[in-house]
Parts: sequence; C-alpha cells; structure tokens
Amino acid sequence: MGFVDELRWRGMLHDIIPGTEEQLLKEKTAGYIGFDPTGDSLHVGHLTQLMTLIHFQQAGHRPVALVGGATGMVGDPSGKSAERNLLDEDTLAHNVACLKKQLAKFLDFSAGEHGAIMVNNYDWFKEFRFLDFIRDVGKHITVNYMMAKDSVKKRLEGENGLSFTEFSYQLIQGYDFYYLWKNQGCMLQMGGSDQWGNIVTGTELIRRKESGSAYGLTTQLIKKADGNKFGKTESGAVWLDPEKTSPYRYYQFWLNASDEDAKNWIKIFTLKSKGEIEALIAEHDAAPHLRVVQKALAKDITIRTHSEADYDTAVNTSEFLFGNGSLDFLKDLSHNAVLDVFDGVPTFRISRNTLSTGIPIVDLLAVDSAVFSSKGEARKMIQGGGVSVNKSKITDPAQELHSGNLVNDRYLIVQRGKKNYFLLIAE
RNA sequence: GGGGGGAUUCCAGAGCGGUCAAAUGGGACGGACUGUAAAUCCGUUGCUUCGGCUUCGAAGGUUCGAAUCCUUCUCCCCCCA
Repeated sequence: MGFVDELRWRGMLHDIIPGTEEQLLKEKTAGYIGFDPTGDSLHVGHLTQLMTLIHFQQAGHRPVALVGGATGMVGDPSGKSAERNLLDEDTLAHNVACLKKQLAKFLDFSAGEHGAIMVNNYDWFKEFRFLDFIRDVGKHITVNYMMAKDSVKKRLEGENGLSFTEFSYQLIQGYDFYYLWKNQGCMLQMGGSDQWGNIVTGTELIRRKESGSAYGLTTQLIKKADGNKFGKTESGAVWLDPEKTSPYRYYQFWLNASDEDAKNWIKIFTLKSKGEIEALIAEHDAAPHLRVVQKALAKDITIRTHSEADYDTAVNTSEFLFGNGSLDFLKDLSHNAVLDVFDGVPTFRISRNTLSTGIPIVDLLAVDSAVFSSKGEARKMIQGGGVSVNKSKITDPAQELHSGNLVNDRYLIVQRGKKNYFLLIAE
C-alpha cells in the first residue's frame, strides 16, 4: 500500500496537492515536516506529525524533521488570533536542542537511503542578509498572494492587526521548502491542516523561482468526539517529556480515551495493520468494558514514547491505584520504589511528632498538608464520603490519626475522590 | 470633546435599604451507577474554634441596619462629534 493510501485509510489525510500521490508512487522521495520550538518539549498534539513521518519512512521514503530555529523567531500567524510574543534566542536554542532529542527517539536515522535527517532552518537563515532575502525570495511572491492566505486575512479583518514580522512568516517557511528542495532533493512538505497555506507558498516559490515541481499534503486535526480539544487534561497539555508528564500520566491519558476516540486514534497513533485494528475493535465491541482498544492504544504509544519498562511501571501503578490493589503491595517495596509508584502524585511531608499524639484528620489534611485548602472543605468532603485514608473510607470528620495508621511506619495514602491520590510521608 | 450604561462570590447573571454568604444557569469537585467511560441522578462549591467572622471595583459617608442610598476615585462598555 502506498503512503498516501496508508494515511487515507487511517483517516489522517486532510488535503493533498494534485500529483503528490503519483510522485510518491513513482520514486523514493524525501519529505519534511517542520516543528516549532515554542516549547522545550513536544506534546501529544505533535504526535500526528511524528506518525506521519514514521509512516513515510516505512513506505521507503526519506523523512526530514525540520526544527524551526529561524521560523520560531518570527512566529507563525496560522490559527493565532493575536500577535505572539517573541522568544529570546537562548530560550529558542534550548528548545531546539530539546526537540531534536525527542524527535530522534521516533525516527530511524540509520536506515541508509531512507534514513531520517534532522535539520534546523536557523542554519541557512542566520547568514541570510535581509536585502538578499527580499531580492531573492520576496521578489517572487506578490503581497496580493500573501494577503489572500486565510491566516493573514483573518488577522487583517480582526481587531488585533498583524505585524510585518508575522506577515513575513509564510515567506520564511516557503523559503525553507525551497532550500530543502534545492539542497536535499526534498520534494514534499507535510504538516497539520493549518499549514496548508504555508506549504502552498513553498511550492509556489519553487515553481516561480526554478520552475520546479514540489508537493504537499496536510493531516487532519485530531478531535475528540465530545468536542473538546485533543491533548489537554485538567492538568494541562500532555507532554512527551517524562519530566513534564510522567509515563504513568501519559499512559492514563490514552487509557482514558472514550470508545469512539480510541477507535479513531488507534489508527492514527499506532502502526498496527488494518486487520489487527479491526480485530481489536471487534473484540472491544464484544466486551466494551474490557477496553481492549484503549489498552492496546495506550500500550503501543507509551512504549514508543517512553520505554517498555515505563509501560510496565505505568500498568502496575494503575492496577494498584485503580484496581483492588491492597496496601500489602507496598510492604515489599523500598522507599524509592514507593516514590516511583506515586510518581506524579502530590506528596507532602509531615512531622512524626504531630502524629505521635494523634491529630484530627481535618487538621492533617488542611493544615499540615494541602490536600484540602480549608478545614471546611475537608470536613464537607468527608461528610460527602469522598475521602479515604489507606484505602478505607473516612466517615467521621472528627476522627484522629496517629502513628499506628502509618503504612510501612512511614506513609499515609490519602484519596480525595477515587482518582486523586496524595502521599503523606512522615519524617 | 459631549451623552449614556456598567463593575456582584470560578464564569455568566439576578438582587436595588432589613427575611442576603447573596436567586438561577454553567463550570469545578465529590457521591451513586459504571468500564478508571458516556449518559443520568444526588450532594458540595467564602472562612470558621460552628459562637461567629470577612465578602458584592476602591475609599469615605448617611442609617439602628447597605450589595442595595450619597460623595470621590479607578476601570470597562455603548452612542454622538
């Protein structure tokens, strides 16, 4: 199956420049996707692009990951209603380095002629003089053309205006495409559906400057069935960096996908074949409560993003936290292993002395720790049956806790509701 | 420059001298049900030593009593020029 067909059945393809598919079927081609260094980590929203590159490589083509050290300095107006703040150069350089490291995890750089390549557009822009740029690049594209772009039009009609800097953005990205086309034989640019305008500017530049042909395609924006934005949880974006989103949280994010989303996402975010996926969906529909699709999805992505070991820990932690995992499980663990299980769980240190004499649970949770922001809230929550300590429900707000309640003579495991865990460590 | 309207608890938005810690809706959080889901239903949503205490843009004032009336200030919005 060709690359484009692959994207098509997975529901990833949004738009494609005519001739692109023919070119890809005709010969092994190099194609690139740009990543904006606006942050120091990729998040799950970037995953579609990563998967696109992986499929591209699997189809025998050469994937090029471009990190936008230069474009990041300018700011892409696409999909933005207001002018962005510029990042300073140091932050940018740091972000570029971080992204490079993450990208490297997903692509195979040693696969010979279809081995992945990583480039940074700052490398060819840093020496590019302004006068040269407006003569060699700007001359080929009319302002009329640039203004017709959706991203620009919206901003011209809107309240906030558009700086010359962001207006120029499409030329910068367009030149990237030209540069890679010229120097790396890169004939294809891919990206999210918001990148259509920028991609087309690139092909236009290549045509006008050198009468060359270049191709492009965009992928679907990932949506959730309930209309919410993909990739956001209560606690913010879901990052690929384990320091920012622990593997356990990451695993949970995918596991918690709704049935409908999981069935779509497993096509997009895993490399499983059509047959495998159909079998999983059939199995899921026969016994929906087992959530085989979610589990397969979460497993595949967690291993790809982190590691097999991280996946195992995430599953063990999940079983303990959500299953009927008893506290005995903790007895055999070292202190560090316990901390590992509760990785990402808010932790508070409490003094042994306060426990030795006994302390009202409300004080412990609202004063000595910040499980609750006030005693009233703690009391109400207990009355509502929403607080457990060491897996057993607290029914009396006046109850006192003392040293004897410590697990392993060291921990108190507090739950606010079913899902929110807190670890109190006595010291 | 002239004229008008407004600022209320996370948000929207009632209240227009006592019965107001402040209706209602949304959100959030909990409970039940479940599949760690969706839907649904129920509860909580200023602090509290449960006596009270501090809130209605800010500061003063009137009053036994103010979110509600008056004065000044700050900030928002609309209309005309």
